[in-house]
Amino acid sequence: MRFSQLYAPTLRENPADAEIPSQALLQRAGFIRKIAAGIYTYLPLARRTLLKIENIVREEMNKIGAQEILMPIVQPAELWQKSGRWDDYGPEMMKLKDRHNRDFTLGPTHEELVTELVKNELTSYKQLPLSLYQIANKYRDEIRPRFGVLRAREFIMKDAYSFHDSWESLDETYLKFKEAYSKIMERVGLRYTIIEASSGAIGGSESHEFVAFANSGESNILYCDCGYAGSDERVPYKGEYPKYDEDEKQMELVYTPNVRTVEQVAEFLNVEVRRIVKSLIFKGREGYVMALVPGDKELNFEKLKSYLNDQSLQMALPDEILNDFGVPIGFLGPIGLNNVRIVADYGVKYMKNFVVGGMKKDYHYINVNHGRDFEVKEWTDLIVVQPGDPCPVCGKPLKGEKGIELGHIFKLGTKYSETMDVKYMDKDGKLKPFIMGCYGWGISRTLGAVVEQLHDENGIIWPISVAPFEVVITVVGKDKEKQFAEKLYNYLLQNKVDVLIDDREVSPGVKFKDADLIGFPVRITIGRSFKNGLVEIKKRTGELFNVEANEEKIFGKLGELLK
RNA sequence: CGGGGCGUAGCGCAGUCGGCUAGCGCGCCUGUCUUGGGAACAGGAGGCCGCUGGUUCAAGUCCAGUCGCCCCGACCA
Repeated sequence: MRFSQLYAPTLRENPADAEIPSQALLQRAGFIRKIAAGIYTYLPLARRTLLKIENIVREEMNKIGAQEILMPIVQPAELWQKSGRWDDYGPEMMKLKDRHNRDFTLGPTHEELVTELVKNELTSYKQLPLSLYQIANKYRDEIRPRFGVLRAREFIMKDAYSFHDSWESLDETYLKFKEAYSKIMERVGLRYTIIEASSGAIGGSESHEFVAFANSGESNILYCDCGYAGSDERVPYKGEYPKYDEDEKQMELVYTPNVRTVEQVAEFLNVEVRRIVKSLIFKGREGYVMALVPGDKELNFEKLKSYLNDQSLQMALPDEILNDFGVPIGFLGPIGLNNVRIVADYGVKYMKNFVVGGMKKDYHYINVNHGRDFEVKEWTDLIVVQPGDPCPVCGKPLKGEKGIELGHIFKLGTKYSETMDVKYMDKDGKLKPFIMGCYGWGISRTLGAVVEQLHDENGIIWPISVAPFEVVITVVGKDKEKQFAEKLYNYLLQNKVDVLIDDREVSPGVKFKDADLIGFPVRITIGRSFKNGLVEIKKRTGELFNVEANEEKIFGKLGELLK
């Protein structure tokens, strides 16, 4: 490819709307252009990288025996109603109607479709296990798309589904996917970790996430020297709860004008934050739920959802609360609350003489004790674990780092095969629901994650495996230099080197800046040292070599550098 | 969804107390010249000032609505 013909418009300044390095650099270096919030066009450079990422994923999938298919993006509502997810997945689905006013969705995922696909034609245990996958666009109407391709509304994903007649068979395949995913991470050149995860709206039992470390990541990873790693959505709290060896005092309703936040309450009443109980109201399938957590801890929304087994759970809006309870947020509490399910964190159990909202504007109760002043029937772990809290395996303090979730694998079990009534005939002549697994990988997100992890102040630093071009020939000079550059270019092309020649009639500075910005792993400069019979070969990571201006010698050196 | 901010040339921005012909830098085109880190000079093209309506002698500028984009948001970051 010739740079003079490549459609890769680079920008001299960062685009105004870019928040994080990958978003700024991918736009600046001419990889992507935004078309709407969370919706992007991939330009030739990005397309080349995406194809390389796809091919790595494809190779690893094929190696473990998964077969590639391609399912439609437009999916009929009935399938989603059958599985119960038309409502569960809710506002995140892009929905549309056809001319007959029938409901469709742009698929956020494909469990329903794949299950329907195999419904009538995967009928015997003799056909199992089976793994199918596809690489296709997905649509999720995020509340707030951001971070460029890291949280887009339209994105490219590899999704795979496996069907089994036993848990042992699922375990075996699950392990194969886990190993394949590790290889993908290594091949695309990312620092990563594998964490146990909550299975979210997908459902099922065991689940692992493959997370690439990055400061701009949205997942908080907690890990330990002992090898344990987990997401803060899931890591169980194993810390000590403070014990209060004191008598129960008389409960009082006190006037606390305009004192709403835990910090304000603590200051106003001159008590420690941990002597306050946070009361939060959620709205779920079965109405309101109040969650109670110690004031110095953060409520873990994912833990609550999974405890209640209700993915539709949302925080109640201030207006709803005011309407239905007659109290502004900030003054909520469990006392005098009727007909609302209360779930409390274990930590609250050990608290004595604590503070809660008064269920009345500008009032809080002090010296409250559960059991005496209100009843809690359900106790569970509802806390977001922080770095420094003890490791659930070995007890040492956990460390924290942020990461980007690229891969997620699930043991679904029979959730979809049962709700959608998809069965096979087993050896014993009985119809049984499939045991299933599903395995996602964010292709376009990987593009962003690599840039997020591998860049410097000058631009992107692509690993060879996913670079849009492995080598750029930068021509700086006149006739003789140009002639040699062309000769070298043709030689390298013939020898299957993934090479771009920067033959543009622009000043050397522009070529160097663009080469660094775009991030080609290797740059061959044919310039001032050419009159001494040398060319310069420089890796984007810094190492510099002067090599004889001879095609074979250069090719030999590239062979070393591109290994 | 709620709050805030912003929509002016391809990109980044100024102009916005109503006033003249809408401007700057970069990019783009032509020419001269230049060639190791985003050169120089000369000439040039490019705007429904997001959209709709209103106020006014006069609107990029004021008002209302609307669309889009960005940020923030519940004791969640």
